[in-house]
Amino acid sequence: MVQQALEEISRGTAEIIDKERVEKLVTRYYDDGTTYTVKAGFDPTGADLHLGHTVLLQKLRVFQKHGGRVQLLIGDFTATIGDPTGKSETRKILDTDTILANAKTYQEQVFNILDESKTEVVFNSTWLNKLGAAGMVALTTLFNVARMLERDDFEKRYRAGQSISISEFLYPLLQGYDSVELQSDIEIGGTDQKFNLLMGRHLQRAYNVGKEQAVLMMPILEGLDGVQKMSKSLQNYIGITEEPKDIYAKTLSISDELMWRYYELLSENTLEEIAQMKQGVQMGTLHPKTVKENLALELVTRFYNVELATLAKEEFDNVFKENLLPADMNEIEVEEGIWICKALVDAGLEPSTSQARRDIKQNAVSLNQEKVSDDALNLSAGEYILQVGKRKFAKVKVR
RNA sequence: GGUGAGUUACUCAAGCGGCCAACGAGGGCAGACUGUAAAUCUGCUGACUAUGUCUUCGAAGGUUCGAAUCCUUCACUCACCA
Repeated sequence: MVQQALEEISRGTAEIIDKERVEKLVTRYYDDGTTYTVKAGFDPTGADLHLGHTVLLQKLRVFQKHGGRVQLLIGDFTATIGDPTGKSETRKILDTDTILANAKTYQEQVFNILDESKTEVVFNSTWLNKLGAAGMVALTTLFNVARMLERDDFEKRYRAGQSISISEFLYPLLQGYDSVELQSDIEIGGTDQKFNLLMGRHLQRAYNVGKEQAVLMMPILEGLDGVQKMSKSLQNYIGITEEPKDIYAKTLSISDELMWRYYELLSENTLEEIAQMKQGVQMGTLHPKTVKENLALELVTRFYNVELATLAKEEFDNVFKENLLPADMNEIEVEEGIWICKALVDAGLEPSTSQARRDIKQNAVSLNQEKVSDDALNLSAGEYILQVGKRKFAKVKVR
């Protein structure tokens, strides 16, 4: 039992620091039911969660199954500083209202995955506001600039002569201090958080908390492009609140290679099952498309349910396999004689009439399933289906 | 504070008086091929009912028949020195 739990916990992890401690905690839980705490911090800078976040959340869920109590830390205070991780320039500072609003939407979405009864949501402003100048200064004495500059991104920026604000030095310190305050047993985060996560250990020792948190790091999930990390600003993400059909379609659009990565980090399948599928595909007994469909179904099911997942698949197959029209399209009404390019823009299929013209010239536009070749066409009264490319449809009523 | 370099479209990056809506690369979009995959090949990639017009090359002025290109001021970034 313990063995299995540990396997589930270490699955997909990039690195575990102080693995023995994790083993000890889990073993003790199965011996006498003693629980332990697992901390994970979220920066309420963006409001919507995407699959990248769920990698961590799912890992937390696994801990919850095996005696972990989750400390879901909303970094409302630290968000006012801005985590410098991975940034090549100083971050913008958010205002309090936005942060609070974001934190709220976060919480609503998080319990799609986490067990609410085993989760404690905490805000670090609770204790950081109280810390005061004196406490702050005391905190800064526990670390030195030389070591701070060892951190990758700081080092690069320092060498490149780019600005590093003093407040950015405080970020890791404060994140580490959170662990002191929460007396966390384990903290999990992405590999890019290593420095900050280790700071928690350092500070717990410095403050004589009586334990040093184990650190578990998850790999960073690549976005739809398969190269850069999934993030909202790069527009390569699948949001967990997106429509079933969008989640389904986006999942199918990832590359075969990336699909395995998603399987490993996101699916419930065991590693053996995944290895088997991989082999099947290699030997040609299993079509990669099928494997991908299953992944897409699993994801939609997780955030909605099986029925909607099946519907999403049917819808998708209709449109792209059978070449049928999607069931629900954006619908607009326009005046008679409208220029087709204008109609395309009005329907939201094209950003400008110029772009519409170009697409028509390239045979990318269809009217009632037939390619349009005349970019000066005007629509007479009636109902039309407009299509741009393979995936953009709209219904147009011309009066 | 001093000296020098720079600021070009989504990003990087050419252009240094007319041939510039601006080379090239990446990205994006579309077409072919497919499994709405990858790879590959091709086209497009400021706006406008459009062989023309308008707005764009950090900001504002100026020189000129004509400026992304020259001059002035301002803002910002970087480098070296203090």
